[in-house]
This record gives sequence, C-alpha cells and structure tokens, in this order.
Amino acid sequence: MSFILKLVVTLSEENYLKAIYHLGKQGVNAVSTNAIAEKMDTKASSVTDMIKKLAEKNLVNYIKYQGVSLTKEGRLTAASVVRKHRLWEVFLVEKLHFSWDEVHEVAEQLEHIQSKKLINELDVFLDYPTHDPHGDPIPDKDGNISKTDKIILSQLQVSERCMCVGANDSSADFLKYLDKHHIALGTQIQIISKEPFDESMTIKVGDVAINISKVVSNNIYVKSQTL
Amino acid sequence: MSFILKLVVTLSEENYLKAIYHLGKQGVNAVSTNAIAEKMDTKASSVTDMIKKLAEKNLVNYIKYQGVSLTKEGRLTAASVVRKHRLWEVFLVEKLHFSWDEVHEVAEQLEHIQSKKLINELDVFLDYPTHDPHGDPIPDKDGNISKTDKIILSQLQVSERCMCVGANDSSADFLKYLDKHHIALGTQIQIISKEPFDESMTIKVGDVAINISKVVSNNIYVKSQTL
DNA sequence: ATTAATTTTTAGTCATATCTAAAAAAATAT
DNA sequence: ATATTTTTTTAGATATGACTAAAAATTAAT
Repeated sequence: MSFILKLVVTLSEENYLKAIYHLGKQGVNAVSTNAIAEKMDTKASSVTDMIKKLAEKNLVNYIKYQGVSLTKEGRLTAASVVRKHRLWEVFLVEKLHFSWDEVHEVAEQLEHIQSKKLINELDVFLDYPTHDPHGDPIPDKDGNISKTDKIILSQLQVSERCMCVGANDSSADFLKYLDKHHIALGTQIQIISKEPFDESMTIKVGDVAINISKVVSNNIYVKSQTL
Repeated sequence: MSFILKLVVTLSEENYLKAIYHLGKQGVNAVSTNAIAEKMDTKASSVTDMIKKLAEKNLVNYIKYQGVSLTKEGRLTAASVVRKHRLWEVFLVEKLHFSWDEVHEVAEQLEHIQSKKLINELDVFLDYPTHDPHGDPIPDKDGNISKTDKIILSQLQVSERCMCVGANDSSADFLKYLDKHHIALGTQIQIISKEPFDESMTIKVGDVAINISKVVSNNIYVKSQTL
C-alpha cells in the first residue's frame, strides 16, 4: 500500500516557486536570495525563511549561501501556476474585453485557484491556446513549453521584415505605448533605419514610420519573416 | 478634500460576512455566535474574535452577548461575494461543462477574486443571468435580489403548494417530459417529500404522485400558493 | 428566586508569513 | 593575505486567524 499525499502548497509558496521559475529560466542555475527578494518585493530574510520551508517540502534544492533551484516537483508546480496565469489571461482578453495591459493583476489572483477540472476545461473552452496575450508561451499539463524562435527586435538589421510575437516588459505603461503605436501580436514591422548614436531605430508599422528607442526595441519579441 | 479609503476586506472576513448574510436572511435579525461557528465549521471563540474585527470596520453591528447583524456596507460586501459566487457557478456549468454538484467548491475560491471589471464583464458574457444553476437568485451590482414571485420548484419545502408558471429549459425534450407528466402552465403542484441523497423530490400533480430529479425541479418555475 | 445549563467572551497559545537588526559567510578590493 | 563590502542567515518581534480552557453572561428549569 502506498500513501500518496497531495502536497499542499500555499498561495505564498506558489508565488515563491513562480519567482524562482522565472528567474531560473534567465540562464543561471541557482537563483540568489537577493534576486528572489527583489522580484517579490520583499526582504532577503523573508526569502530565506520561505526557502527553508520549500526545501522541507522537496520543492527546491537549497544549500546555505548558495542559492536555490527548483526540484522536478517544484518546477512542475511553478509551471502549473504559470499555465493557469496565462490561460486566464487569454480568457480575459478574448472573452471579457480586457486589454493586454489590464490582465496581469487579475491573472495574479486567478492563477491560484485550485481545480484540475477548471483549468482543463478552460483550456478546451479557449481552444488550446499556445500563447498568452503578451506572446508568452503557455506550458502544457506536463509543464513543457513550445520552443519558439522568437528574437528581439533590436537584433534585426535594416530592411528586414518581421512580425510581433510578444513583449518582454509586460508593464501597463509599455503595453499602452505599444497600443498607442498600433503594435500588437501579429503586427507586421519593417526596419527602415538604425541610428548608431543612441541605437534607436525607425520602423514601419502599417504605413506609418515611427522612431523607437533601444529600450523599446529591446522589449519587443518578433519572428523574422525572411522573404 | 475627502479621503475615501477602499476598505480592505480579507478572504476570511468575506467568508464571515457571507455566513452572516445567509443566516440573517432566514428570518432572524441578530445572528448568534454559535450559529456562525456551526455554519463556518469553526469555534465560537474564533467567531467572537472575528466579529470584533468586523465591528471595528463597521461591517457588522455587534453588542456583546446579543449577536450580530450586517451594516449597510457589510450587507453590500456580502451580497457582492454571493453575486460573484453565483455568476461563477453559471459560468462553470454553462461554459465549462461542470455539473451542478461540482461547482460549489470552485466557486468558493472564485468568489474572492477582486476585480470590478472582471465580474461586470462576466455578467455581460453570461448574458445577465438572474439565477445560478441551483435556482438561487443572483444579486445585482447594488446587492438587490430580483423580487420576482416566480421561484424555482426545487427551492420549495416539503408540503408547500404552488402553481407552474413557466419552464426554464425550453428544449423539446424537456417540454415533452412536462407534457407526459401533465405539467403545464397553471398546473397545481404539492411537494410530498425531498430526498437529500440526490435532491430528487416527490410531487403531487393532480392526484398522481411522481418523483422528479433535481434537474427537472430546477427547470420548473412556480408561484408559491401560501394557503 | 435560585440553581443549572447553555452560550458567549476572555485569556493565553500556536502556526504562518512577514519584518528589523545583528551575526555569519562569501565575494571583492587593496 | 588581510580588510572591506556585500550577501545571506539567524534571532527576536509583529499581525492574522485559528485553537483550548476557563470565566462571565444569559437563558432555562425547578
């Protein structure tokens, strides 16, 4: 007889796992206490406390003073939260008339609702979306994400064409900026010129040419349309 | 200049307000500490603690040893939670293939999501439903419950009499079912007994007693005949 | 009208998740 | 290599929301 206890993960723990998940993807293996504290807008001492609890539950690997990484189970839990977050974002935009800069706050709450059936049926209802309204991939039930060949707009050369597939910065300010200039998922963009001095670039969106700063071009994900 | 602070109500507080709201409707004005404790499956001492906090926030009227009642603001907050709960139940049943007995647990979580826009848009999306899948009325934005005298058959108690005034489900199958059992507009119905296990009920139609399922009693509108 | 039973409140604990301040370890600089 | 700075951890405190056990108030019973 085997006892499989459904591990109870609190809302707070889910948020920590999610933060570690996002930080861990940025290349590094072990995530530092300070990085987590900054991401979660809390204090390093609070992070240490929580990490110990997560380690106790076998959700993270933790060695004192050497940062943390997710265990297989921790990664799965985090991916599940991210999956829920992004599916809800799709729901809010496609069904409830939210704009892409309004969804984050609400999705932060909805991502913690516990119900396998709920999220599976939501997935069905939305017709199995692969990306959220910001272009970020939605992990599947097993936590796997489809590897897209998205690149950063600033990396393109003059005269190249591309299609917007996402935004790196998902702050309301940035998304509103994109809205204002009619840049959304699927928008066609062509590089007109690049200014070496400040690394700004002029791009054509529809029939309109606009100049965008390096900060902006660094935060727009595109798919190259090699014609 | 006036400072209007959006009162922060915690998840726990919302659940207490909801319990008091439901208990308060059952006739009595002041709700007892013990009644709340039983409803919430907690201890009376915990209830006293929480009631003090709610009184501090002007959400309940509280006199020691004399029970509590909701203030206007408390009632509005509670009604808002109930509204959210029931709208989500409609969503789960109508859009996500939940059955009526599966919705409660999930709606208990969803009712605490904070976003005015979310619930307003959900209301639009569901086409302004007036009742949840169990036949309970959905409070409007101001906390008012539609005072129609048509109620759903499943809400009646044993021995009550009523008259059929409509059908909620107007599918051919359902209407044929009603025909077969001689239920039509104006038909007199009396509740003989209710079965807690599957929530079916036995009713008397004319001189014939028949057993009808919850699905059926949920879809028959009646006008109570308080004799 | 007292006594007995019940209900409600108070007092003191506990667990969670946070914080500040101080100590310990690691990384960096001279 | 030692001193300085930064990072991380520990220790102790706080707020929330729950609990147990005992005291106080109310209600019911004789």
